[in-house]
Amino acid sequence: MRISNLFTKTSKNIPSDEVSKNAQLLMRAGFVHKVMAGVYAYAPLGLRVLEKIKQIVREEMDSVGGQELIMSSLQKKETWETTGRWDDKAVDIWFKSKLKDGTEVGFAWSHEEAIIEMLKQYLESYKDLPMNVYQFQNKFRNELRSKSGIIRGREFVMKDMYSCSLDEEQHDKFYDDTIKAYNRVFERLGIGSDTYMTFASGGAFTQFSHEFQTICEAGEDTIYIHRQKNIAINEEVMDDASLANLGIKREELEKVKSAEVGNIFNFGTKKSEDMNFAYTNKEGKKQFVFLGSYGIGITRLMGVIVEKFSDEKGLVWPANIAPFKVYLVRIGGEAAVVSADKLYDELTGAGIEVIYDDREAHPGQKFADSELMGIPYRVTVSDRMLETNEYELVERRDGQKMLLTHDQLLAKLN
RNA sequence: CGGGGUGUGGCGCAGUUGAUAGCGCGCUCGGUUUGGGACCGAGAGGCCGAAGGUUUAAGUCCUUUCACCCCGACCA
Repeated sequence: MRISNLFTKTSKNIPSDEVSKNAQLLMRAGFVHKVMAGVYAYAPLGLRVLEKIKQIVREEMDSVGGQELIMSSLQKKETWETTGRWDDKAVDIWFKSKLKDGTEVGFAWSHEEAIIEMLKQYLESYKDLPMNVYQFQNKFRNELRSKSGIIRGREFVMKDMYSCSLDEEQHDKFYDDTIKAYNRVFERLGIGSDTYMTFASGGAFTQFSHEFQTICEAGEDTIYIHRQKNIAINEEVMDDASLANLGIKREELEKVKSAEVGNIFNFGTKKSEDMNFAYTNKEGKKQFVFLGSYGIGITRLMGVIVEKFSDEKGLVWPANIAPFKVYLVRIGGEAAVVSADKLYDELTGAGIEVIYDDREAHPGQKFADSELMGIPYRVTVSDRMLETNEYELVERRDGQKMLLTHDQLLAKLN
């Protein structure tokens, strides 16, 4: 991609109505556009990051046997009445509207009831189970107050997976597999060591649910982490009984601010009983399906990663999710243009994602933009470099600079 | 939903006791520049959030309303 063709531009002015660091930087760098409080559009650069995060999540969900589908954003009132969750008193963040004929509809804040309603039509026999499906979907939540930029929006993208199992044993196996898959996701996103499986309030069927919390100052949760055991407990459920249950001591824990990036629930058969989701077993008897639900906040993850890795110069993307791998800076006259054009073609031809600053701008502006955008590698082609037949490579994360020959550069970037 | 604040070119802001709407960034054109957000010159772009009111006269005063932000409560 040539910057002269790129849709958005960087800006020096910080929007005054946006306070969160993640949204400020993403807006300045041209990754997101604020539509209204808690509602953000994703420009090409931002979308590239989102898609990369999604692809990592997709691969890991597929690896445990998840099948991707997509539900609708509009939902029926009847779907939610079966569990009493249509009522605004039960769920206070509904966006609702009406069809022309007056029929009430809701904008999906969750897909639990909706997807189960669909699944139960297809999963009738023990032969149909287990079945695990997931989607990437926009969720709409009418929050009283929206804050923290894209970490907490009124409209956001979430991956939600649902598992349908024959029995508890099958369910537990999948639940554990998914925990491992989640750990791989966070590892690949570069936040593995700061992300803790966290015990949180459970609900009717289990004492605890599990949250995946990433240490982050901009987060809205407080958790207590146990570094040796690599687990954590949410402040909400931290009491002597819970600690004893988990076999950990209060003095071994460290209090940190965190953001909930993932969340898994064991519904047992509670929800399938509520919604009459049952299958027929080998003996011809009706059995309720064991259900689990597994979320990952895609847009929230993007915000958390921005908060964690950015510095005074701007964004810093982990290599796996950077919108481009290389920011190619061109400085100088005719010879530099020819040389940079050639290198751009060569790198992109080799499958390396390059954003090429082909603008007639000053070097300082190009360097500053490469840093603001957080592209992992900056390669400079200039008249000065051409004299020695070298390329300058600078790593965004630590500013480390090296001068490389053509072959060394390609070897480094491949 | 309680408390506080802010709405003025695309963005950031100034605008005094009410009297010709201004600056910076960005944008356009011309020229000079090219290793850390350049400079000179010439331009374009605004029903001052909206609706009512007071006044000879309203960005400025009054009323209503909408939006946004902050603190709290709530929540993935």
